[in-house]
Amino acid sequence: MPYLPLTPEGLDVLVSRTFREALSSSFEIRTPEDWFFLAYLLFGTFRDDDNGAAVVDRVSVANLFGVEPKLITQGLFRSNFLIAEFATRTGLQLHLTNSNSIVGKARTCRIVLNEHLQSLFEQCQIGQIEMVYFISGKSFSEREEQRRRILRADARANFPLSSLRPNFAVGTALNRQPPKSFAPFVKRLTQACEYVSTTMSGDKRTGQLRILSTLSTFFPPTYKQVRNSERLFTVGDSAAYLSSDVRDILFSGTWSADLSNAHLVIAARLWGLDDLLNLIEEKGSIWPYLMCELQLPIEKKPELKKVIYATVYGKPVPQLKGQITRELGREFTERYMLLPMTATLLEGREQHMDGIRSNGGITDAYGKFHALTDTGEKGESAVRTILSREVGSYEFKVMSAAAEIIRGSNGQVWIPLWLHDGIYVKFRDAARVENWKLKITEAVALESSKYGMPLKLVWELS
DNA sequence: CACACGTCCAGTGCCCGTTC
DNA sequence: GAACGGGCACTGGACGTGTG
Repeated sequence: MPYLPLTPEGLDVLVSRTFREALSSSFEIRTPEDWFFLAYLLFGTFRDDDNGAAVVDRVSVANLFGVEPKLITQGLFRSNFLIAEFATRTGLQLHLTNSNSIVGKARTCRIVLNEHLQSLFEQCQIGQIEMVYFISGKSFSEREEQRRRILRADARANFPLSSLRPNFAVGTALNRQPPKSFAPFVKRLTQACEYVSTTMSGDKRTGQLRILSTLSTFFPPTYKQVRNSERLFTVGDSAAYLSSDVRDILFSGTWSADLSNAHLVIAARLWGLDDLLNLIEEKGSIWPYLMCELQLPIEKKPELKKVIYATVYGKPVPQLKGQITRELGREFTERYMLLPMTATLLEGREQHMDGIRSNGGITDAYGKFHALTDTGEKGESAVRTILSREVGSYEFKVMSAAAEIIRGSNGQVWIPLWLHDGIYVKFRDAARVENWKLKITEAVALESSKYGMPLKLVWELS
């Protein structure tokens, strides 16, 4: 959960009584501690990026079982023992993966449920009639829910953001958008769940369903600042992490505005790749051209996007090739590497990275210098961090121009979701939608023209 | 603690006055 | 007269309180 992350209260979510009772009768879950740990595994939002399972690092496990802090640092406590004991005691079947600190893999734990329990689990949070609190087992109470709603709204409105950062104003405005505003989207959660259940399978399906479940309690997104980017990220699970088709169900009828080819344009400009810039301007959107050149079917566009991001954000060539081969196939790797655009990008990128190394950092869109040594990263990864920080700062500054117009609209326009190079936008007056769209688009164009970046907002009705 | 009812609040749609 | 801001009424949902 986004707030009160490792407290029994923060994890005591509402679930269907059927699900809780089924667990209770199938397994020996007797103590509040065991319910708490189970809640963490099922509903916690600290998840592994790759497999979506709960991360069970030493510190989290120690906290969950109330182990004394000094025992953790002294290395006297083994999380494996606690987890194994939990499994034998309760009779739950756990699927554990091993950690690997060298490649940055966390130890994860997933509960293996039979088909019946799995389906009860998937439906346990949305659209249920009889709800109970998972850990305490108490029945749903409107009073209790109200109390929690207020706590959540308060925590969100007062989420600590540093006023020294350029993203302070936008972040604060987003976090103070009243929770009530999001009610229409919450109503579509059931529909979104149905869509995920019928069209998806495996890890993807469970991941999306988990996010949707979380959204039933925590829909209004809370944005946080991060160390190495001006981008604003949502805290915990949020609608921002849903795949776009699922998101479009929740936000159907809502306008979205995206910067077209944002990263390519910004990078091309910053790295002095005029040919590429001209190519993009000439084609309008780079995608049709690329799909055609690579002879790639349209449904592979998301994969191609990721390839472009990786190229722009400094992924070393061997890994880049590996990624394309894995996701698209060997023949596309060859075609991609042979594209003039790829050569231009890779060459420009290397030169720019050399510049970063010799200057010891970059100056971002706000005129702030960021040193390699301040990233908290070492060697090449510090260079890549700085590289993306620079691109990201322009992206944010340009999108801020849109946010600024919206902030000045006196509630005529608001932003349900901020997605870095795109936003969902709600308009109050249907008759003036086009006017506002034009204003916002022009502000973005004006801001980007200051840097010689031909960035355009593209509007779409979900 | 469940339920009912009243109040409040945000979104929507519409209208009106001002400005260019 | 088009565009725009502001205000007003209405609506539905969330919140708050009283009662048994």
